Amino acid sequence: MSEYNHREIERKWRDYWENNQTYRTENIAGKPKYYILDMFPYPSGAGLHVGHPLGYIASDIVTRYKRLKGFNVLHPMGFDSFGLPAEQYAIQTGVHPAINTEQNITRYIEQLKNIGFSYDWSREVRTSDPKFYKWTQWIFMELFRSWYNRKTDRAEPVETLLAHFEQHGTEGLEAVCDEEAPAFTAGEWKAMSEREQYEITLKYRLTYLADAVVNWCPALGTVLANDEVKDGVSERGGYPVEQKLMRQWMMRITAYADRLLRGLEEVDWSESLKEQQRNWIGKSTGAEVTFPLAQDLEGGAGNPGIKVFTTRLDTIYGVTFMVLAPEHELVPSLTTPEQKAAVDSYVSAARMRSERDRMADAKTVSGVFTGSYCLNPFNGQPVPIWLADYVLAGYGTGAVMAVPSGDQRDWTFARHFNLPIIPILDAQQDIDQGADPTKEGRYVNSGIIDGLTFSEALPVLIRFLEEKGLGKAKINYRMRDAVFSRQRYWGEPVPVYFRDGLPYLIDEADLPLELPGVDKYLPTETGEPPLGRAEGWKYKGQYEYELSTMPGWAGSSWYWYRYMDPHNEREFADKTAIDYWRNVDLYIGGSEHATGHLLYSRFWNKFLKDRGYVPEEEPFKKLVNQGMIQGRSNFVYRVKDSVGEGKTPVFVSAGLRNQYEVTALHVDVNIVENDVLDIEAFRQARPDLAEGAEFILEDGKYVCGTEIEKMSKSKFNVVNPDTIVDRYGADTLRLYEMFLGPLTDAKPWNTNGIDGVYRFLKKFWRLFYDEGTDIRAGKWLVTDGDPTPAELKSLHKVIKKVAEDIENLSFNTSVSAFMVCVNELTALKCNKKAILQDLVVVLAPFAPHITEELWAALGNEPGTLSKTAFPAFNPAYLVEAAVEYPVQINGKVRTTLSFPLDTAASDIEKEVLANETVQKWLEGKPPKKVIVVPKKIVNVVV
RNA sequence: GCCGGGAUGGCGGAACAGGUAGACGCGCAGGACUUAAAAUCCUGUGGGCCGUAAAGCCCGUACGGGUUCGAUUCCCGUUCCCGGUACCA
Repeated sequence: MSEYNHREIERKWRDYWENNQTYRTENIAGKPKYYILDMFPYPSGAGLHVGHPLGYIASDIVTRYKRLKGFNVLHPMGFDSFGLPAEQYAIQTGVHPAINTEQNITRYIEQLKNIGFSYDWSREVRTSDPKFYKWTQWIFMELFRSWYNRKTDRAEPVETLLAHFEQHGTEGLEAVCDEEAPAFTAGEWKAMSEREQYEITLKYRLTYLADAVVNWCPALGTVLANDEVKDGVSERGGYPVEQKLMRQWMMRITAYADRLLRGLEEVDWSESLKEQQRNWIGKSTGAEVTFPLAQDLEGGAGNPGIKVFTTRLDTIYGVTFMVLAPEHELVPSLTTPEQKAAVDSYVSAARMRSERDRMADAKTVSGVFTGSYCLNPFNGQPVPIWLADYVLAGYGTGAVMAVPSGDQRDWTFARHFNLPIIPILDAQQDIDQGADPTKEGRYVNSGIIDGLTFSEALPVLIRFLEEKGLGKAKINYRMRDAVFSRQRYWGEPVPVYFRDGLPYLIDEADLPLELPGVDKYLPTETGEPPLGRAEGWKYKGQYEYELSTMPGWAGSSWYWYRYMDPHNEREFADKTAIDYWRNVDLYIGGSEHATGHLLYSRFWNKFLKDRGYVPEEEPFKKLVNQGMIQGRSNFVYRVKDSVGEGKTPVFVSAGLRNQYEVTALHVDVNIVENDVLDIEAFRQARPDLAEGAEFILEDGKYVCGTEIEKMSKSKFNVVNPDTIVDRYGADTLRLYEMFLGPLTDAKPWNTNGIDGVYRFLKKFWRLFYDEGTDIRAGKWLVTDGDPTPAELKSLHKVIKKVAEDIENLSFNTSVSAFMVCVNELTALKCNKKAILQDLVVVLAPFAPHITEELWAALGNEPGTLSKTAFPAFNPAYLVEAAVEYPVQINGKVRTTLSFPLDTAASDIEKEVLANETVQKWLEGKPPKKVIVVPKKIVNVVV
């Protein structure tokens, strides 16, 4: 073979690696281990897109490099195969999501194998496989069977909790539990019925039932994902969506809040990622205070008071009103008859808005007075109780004490509704213009803390609260317990059944609890989740199963352990395998998982460690976010009032859209060329939108709008790698994706420049083969001569650069270094085996196919490239005799001068000042200062 | 809104502890080979000024300030873009 024929070469080595299981990894301890993991993909129907391989290529390069460096590398791949898109497809087509998912996975594997990744495919996992989710369910059961003991600061089996109840009741117990868990003595405990005891334990388990807010769409009879809600209506169909409380399984992740925070100190993650997790956890130190109601509630309900959490207890004398979330449980009883109409309409309006809308909207001030008052516990002053939708029910206590002089949002609210603003610190500035949150100065208008400073006041206030039993110092977390239920079909069934209204775990022997068949993938007529449709699906033939399924993050919260021992039927993974591989040394994936997947995974990992199943506190030692390869989306613009019964939809070209009220809709980039829409293809692809539609053109064309955004099927902007592999080969794709820029940077996908990388490979090939005039008759050029210093220098520069770059995950500069090296060797007409063979090994992690081919051509045993050693760098070849000094005058380079390597600074200074150009700039005057930085630069200040 | 990230030629990017801004590649322009094309090779290429040329000068790393002998790099402020915001994965 003489011409670089990527198709032939890549097919040959792909087959070779597969047939010889070249990348199979054993759980042996003979070599040091290295575990490199990619965040596994959701197998979408659109196939793998060019964004996915970015991280996979990077991790594959590191994997191959580490193998050359003598490590036993675990580098697996699998699929996060439960999820909404497959379910949506099933709803539309009636085909079971498992079938569609299977097809998508098959395609993904084919695409991944095309790119030449060195995964050990014998370890592949799929979260939707019952053999896998059996263990996801098992972990759920372990969570249900556990509680969090604050004294030992870890999760323990429920048995130790029962033992404590048995001996001491709740006396001396420090547990993470529901707010309303009652206190009792050992005697009272023993006197309880078995059912009462069981009910008590439910308040302590790490997974429990509670009411949580969901997006309820009455018209569709279903719960919607936040993603499926746009502007307060369902994305599909445009039906109204409201916030509704529903009974859900929850995960007590808040028990781990502090450990999740502390653990960040020991991992090698980017500071920004750790910061995001810290902010998500949101630890704040403050106090919980109860404001008693001004009068008892009617109907003997007593005076529960209003509980708030504040980080600024010192501002309590500045409280002039109280703000509750519209969903707060006391709202109905606090509303006076005169205010009822206003409150009711405000509450139902708030129900229509999503949490995010409510938080994001800081411009419009809205709220309503309930008519009731509570009392400031410090001075007994009446405080009016208002509702405002910027207070969220699921957040803290769902109530905020408003201090308009110190908090801008409260200030704006007070101004808008004419509520008083009381200054509380003498250092506060200009309270008429806005709030001043300062802690400086001494308190005024502040009862028992008048004249004190912030640090003096706080203990006084806390003591007062605790003595009166009206509150206490408290650490609060922004993080909430995680909702674990999904009212969906395509997820893991929760291994729970109900007896007399209480949840019980099924027998472990009955795992996996497999998904039952259903006639349709929609909710039942009564609004139950789809599993409610499964006929005769009862535990032991009589008990109702839990009908919700687990969320997408369940399977991904532990999957890295399954790769260690993927076929084990007795345990989620064998103990010796876990003790050998321990945790992930390098984890590469998208930053969009910063707070979801990565936090839940750390939570489950800590739990598994507490229960003795795994050895490490943190699962991912080093973590890198590859930048998102963004899609370039195209849009069509639909005129707003052309939609509806009996109307003809009208689409207007991008240049004319300002003349109409339009809705921008994504259109598939594959039917758009240079931003011009293929209207016929659009009609065929989207009859739901374009049937009978009219198009308003400009210059005879329909021009689409564009936007750079996430590449995803829902945005119709997916470009897949197969066409590139076919045309240029996988080695080119791999090099090109790395050449595109730093791994961690986001960048829009475009193929400008891929030719340059392809040319580089051809040029590299021509160091070995003379393509000649007849491409089939090229000669083998490699000779056995001794390398020259220039050749060795070129080689060792690239050895050094690439080794450093891989350790720093800076692959783009490695590709440049290869190009420079090949350019130099070509100029030197170097065809020497002593140089080229090492270069082949250095390039192998990046371009495995072409290097494997040349490795064999050089006379090495075929397929052994990954088992050789990375060439050793010898600095002696790079030593320079002299240094080129740029000479600056006032910081601007005016000339350069060369000096032998260790010329003394004083000698350099002397010669520089004598230099003609420098003399010209000095204009005869003496220099003010001369800075000589050895081996770097000279700067003369005039 | 809040949290996190980003912005350098026509384009992707380089400059790794503050030391020659634009490596490498694309594109573009000119040239060689060719009947021609493809492929390949060579030369030039941030903007401007002055020149026949060589050389030289000025401006330039989103914008406005600051620190420093020297700033793409550090500090303060602003704008725009991207990710997350708890049921997309």
